[in-house]
Amino acid sequence: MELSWPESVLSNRERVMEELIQGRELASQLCRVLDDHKSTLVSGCGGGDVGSAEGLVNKILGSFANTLLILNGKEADGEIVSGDQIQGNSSGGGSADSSSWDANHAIIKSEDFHEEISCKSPSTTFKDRRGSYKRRRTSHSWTRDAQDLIDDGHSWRKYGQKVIHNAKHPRNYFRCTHKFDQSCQATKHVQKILDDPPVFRTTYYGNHTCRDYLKASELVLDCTSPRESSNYIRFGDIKQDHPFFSSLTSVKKEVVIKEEKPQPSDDHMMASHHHNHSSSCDYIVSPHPTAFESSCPLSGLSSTIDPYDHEGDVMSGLIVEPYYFDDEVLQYEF
DNA sequence: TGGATTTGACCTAT
DNA sequence: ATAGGTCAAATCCA
Repeated sequence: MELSWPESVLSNRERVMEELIQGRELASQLCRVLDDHKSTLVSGCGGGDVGSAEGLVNKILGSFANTLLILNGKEADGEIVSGDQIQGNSSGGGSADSSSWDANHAIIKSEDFHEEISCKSPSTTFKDRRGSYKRRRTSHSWTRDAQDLIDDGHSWRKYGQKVIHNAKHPRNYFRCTHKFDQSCQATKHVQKILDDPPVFRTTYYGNHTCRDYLKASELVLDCTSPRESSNYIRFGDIKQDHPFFSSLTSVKKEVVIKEEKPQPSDDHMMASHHHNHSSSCDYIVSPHPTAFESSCPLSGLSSTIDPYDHEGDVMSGLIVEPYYFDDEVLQYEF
């Protein structure tokens, strides 16, 4: 699959590369510091913390290496390291492969990529494929529970609603608006799981490969304060699809949702919330509000520039624990 | 009129 | 057999 880069992104590409290279160097330095620290520790005293920190550093290095590979247009030749692989290394969760991840040697293995190819078999037409699908694996998904339906910076289109067994409220199915024009495979399910207080559970599947990230790249490069740059530059590529990071730009509670007419139910509200791009602007607050004035979608680099990472492999090098963020609970399920 | 939503049908996994 | 996920025609709406 050959993707051409938008001009604005190409113009920023060198800066992005510089930032990534610098970040990788810093992470490498941190790794060395950790090594020194570990050697001074008495065994059994805090070694686990250092180990987990090392795993985190390895993930960071992996992300940098993958991104650099992608930016260099090598994604077609080499294989991107998946989050599963990284996770297996750091958590020791039963993975047989315990070799440590070397950021300088990206491995490539993507079953999802092969799936993608098989789906495009010319022998099957759209009509023939009605209702046919592969039930998603439970991996590569993450959920967010929130009291409000907040915007995650992407444009979604509702494609279905289903009554779920033993559930009070129907589940709403959304896919990325750019599913067809940009082959973006990201989908999400939204379901109200509690009435009082209302809690909505959003489950995300796949990674955005659409190119809604033009403004986001400007946002990334616009940050001035150290804190912001640490948020946006270092991890701007991750924040896009992981609710944890997109939450940084979301405001809950304070958000006033304009309603022309009263909504008959929360389930209906769920649909209207995703109505279009412009409505989603109402929910986004940025440290630099002007960055959002002309465009709503907030995306980063990682998933959008990796057309093969449909399941969020590359950027899934995150700590797999629930995140508590305001009134939200984030859970990552790999 | 084009894009988004609704909703019943269809298909697969369990 | 059933539940869950997706498709696509019909409908809505700006």
